[in-house]
Amino acid sequence: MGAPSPVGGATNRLFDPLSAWYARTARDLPWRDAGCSPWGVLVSEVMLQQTPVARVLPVWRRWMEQWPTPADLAAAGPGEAVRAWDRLGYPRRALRLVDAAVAIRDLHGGRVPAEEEVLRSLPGIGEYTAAAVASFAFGRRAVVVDTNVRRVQARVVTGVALPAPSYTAAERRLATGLLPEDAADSVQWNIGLMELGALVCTARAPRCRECPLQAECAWVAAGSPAHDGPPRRGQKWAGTDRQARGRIVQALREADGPLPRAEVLAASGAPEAQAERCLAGLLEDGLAEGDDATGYALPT
DNA sequence: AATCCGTGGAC
DNA sequence: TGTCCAAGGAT
Repeated sequence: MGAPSPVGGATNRLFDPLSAWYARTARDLPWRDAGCSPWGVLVSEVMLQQTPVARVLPVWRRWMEQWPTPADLAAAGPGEAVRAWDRLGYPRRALRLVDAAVAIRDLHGGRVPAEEEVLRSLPGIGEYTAAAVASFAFGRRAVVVDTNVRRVQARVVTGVALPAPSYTAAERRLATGLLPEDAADSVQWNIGLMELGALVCTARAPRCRECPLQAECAWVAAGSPAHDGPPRRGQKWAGTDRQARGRIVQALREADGPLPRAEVLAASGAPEAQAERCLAGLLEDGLAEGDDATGYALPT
């Protein structure tokens, strides 16, 4: 690759060791293959939203075999997609991916758009995913900031253990200033930071001894101080609507045909009022359909 | 801006 | 064992 030619001085010092480390260490993931289509990249990015790589891999492979193009998925029913989504979690992502495929087919000639603004208009594609697809699928210069990039930036540049609870304008500004000017370099930078955050600069027990940026890391230089700030509130799980909804969708996914209302409510494992609320919510979201007469099932 | 939305592995 | 958290998005 060519010279980094970044605007900021920090990137000058970080780019080469990061690139060398990536070339040596990066995982061989199918959506990183040169032959992977932009659609394959887009599907991977949506599946990877809040879901670990190891769980995405087998589902992505089946998905791409079944629906190798946006038009293939656009022709499928949402229920098929939710079933193929399996246990990745947040199954509304599967519905939005179908909607995105329909938009790509009907509004964009069946091809995944390369421009961030156009990608952003697709259902389920937000700031991160639009930038990631533009960068990784099309080699565009885009500011890609995910949880890994935020954490690496926080440590290496800002010198704190963890980033703020939610993505801030200051973080976006910092990432924008760090991004190499050259498009090809910017892609390397983005993927390198993400991989470093995933494999070395991890949330819990960072492997600083293996880090190619250790010598340049502001957090290490400061003595790796513990997180200073409001304790991060862990999300509750037991007894929540999310748990009950998950159980209902799981029951619908595994069922051969429509389930009676009573069976759906029982599957939720929740008190009746909560179970009713969750079923209503799933119907509203399009993750279930039916009525008391026909029974309830995944959408057709 | 804060909350909601699944799932399961790691520790 | 319970807590943490993983390539976020929508409202």
